[in-house]
Amino acid sequence: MGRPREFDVDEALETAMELFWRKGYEGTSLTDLTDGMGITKPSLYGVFGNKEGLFLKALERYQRTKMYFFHEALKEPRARIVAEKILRGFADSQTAETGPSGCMGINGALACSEAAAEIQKCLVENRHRGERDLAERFARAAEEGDLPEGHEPDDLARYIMTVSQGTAIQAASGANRAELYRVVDMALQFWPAESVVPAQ
Amino acid sequence: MGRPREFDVDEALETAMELFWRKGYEGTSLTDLTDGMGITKPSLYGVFGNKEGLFLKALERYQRTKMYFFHEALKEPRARIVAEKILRGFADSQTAETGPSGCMGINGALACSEAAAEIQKCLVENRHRGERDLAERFARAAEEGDLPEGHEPDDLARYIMTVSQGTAIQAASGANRAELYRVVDMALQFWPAESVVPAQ
DNA sequence: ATTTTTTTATACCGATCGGTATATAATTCG
DNA sequence: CGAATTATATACCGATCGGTATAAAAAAAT
Repeated sequence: MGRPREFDVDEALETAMELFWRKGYEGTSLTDLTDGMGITKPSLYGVFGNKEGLFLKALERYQRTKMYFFHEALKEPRARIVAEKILRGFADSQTAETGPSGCMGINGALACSEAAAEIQKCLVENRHRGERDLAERFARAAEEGDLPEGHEPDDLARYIMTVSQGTAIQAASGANRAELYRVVDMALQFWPAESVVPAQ
Repeated sequence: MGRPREFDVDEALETAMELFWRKGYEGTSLTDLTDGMGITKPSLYGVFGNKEGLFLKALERYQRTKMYFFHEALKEPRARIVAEKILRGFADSQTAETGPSGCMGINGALACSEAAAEIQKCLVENRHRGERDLAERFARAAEEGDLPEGHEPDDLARYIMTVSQGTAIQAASGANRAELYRVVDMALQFWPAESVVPAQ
């Protein structure tokens, strides 16, 4: 009932996601958003609440569509494949021809004013969540004898996430996919392809 | 001649550097700057030109004081020590108790509005310059037989810088020095401590 | 056809943004 | 002592920030 909405919410959210990804939370103005999404401010506020709400919905969409590979990777049976799929998945996402370079979870609000502190906190927690999920996967691998000798699951997880975050900066600085793949190759070199026979 | 300046320019610049480092270029307002530096806007503009000029002078100070280790590391005779000193130097700087976490060259303007595009470009070039300097050092090492087999100088340099940039994000997300050191240890594990006998 | 409901368009809000004009205060030079 | 010079303090500038009040437009329900 009532006047029908004249724009596609999902399409508008996709545009908002790309803007926040490319220019960050504070670097994207409401004018950028309304111009890009092709809607007016009252429409934006009616559907998404406010700028912060829109960003969080855009981030949720980013996780669901662009970071899908992450939780898929965790399902791989061998820890080294988990690590490699995550690193290549990040490199792919950070250098996709469609869409901005780098990572929305980092570009969004790395350093910012007090006004964006809450968004910054969400993104930090977001990164910690991913790192913790990976650490838990590696902890399982450790029980299975599927980790390289002399490494703690937490340390391995932090290492993989550190390299992934490094490639995000590289991508934002102009590095291409082939260059990031070579970084990934080097990052995994210490990890034998057949590290240990997994426990049966 | 004329009325003497009532503040220490170097001290004020140090404060500006810390503010830009912690909150980024766009996240730091002129009010933040003048309050922190303890001077008025006309004084700031009289000495530093404008906000952009102040940022660039603060960045120059950052390079000179906080990134001093980088060009010192390049002088090490062995490439692996160069790499290790750079990685640990970054980890140290990014987690110093005095001063903000992370790296000013990344926090400054990773993703931003068009208004900060020039600053963003300067920081990208800044990162490229460091990577190129390291690549040139590794190229010399290659001639000396001082690189691990099967690796190009450019790739090794990009890899080291990627890990350094990754630790910058980790530090900005709350990681401490000991954690980053363990990341560094893993990042260098593929690189034998005595890789190849250097040419005499 | 009229009422009700929802979305749209327009115009506006106070606050803050980076930057500056003006005048006064503090010094050196003559 | 002026006169000249430089730095300070105050008040202000237009533009933009995120956000909203108001009312017209477009649909469904009665």
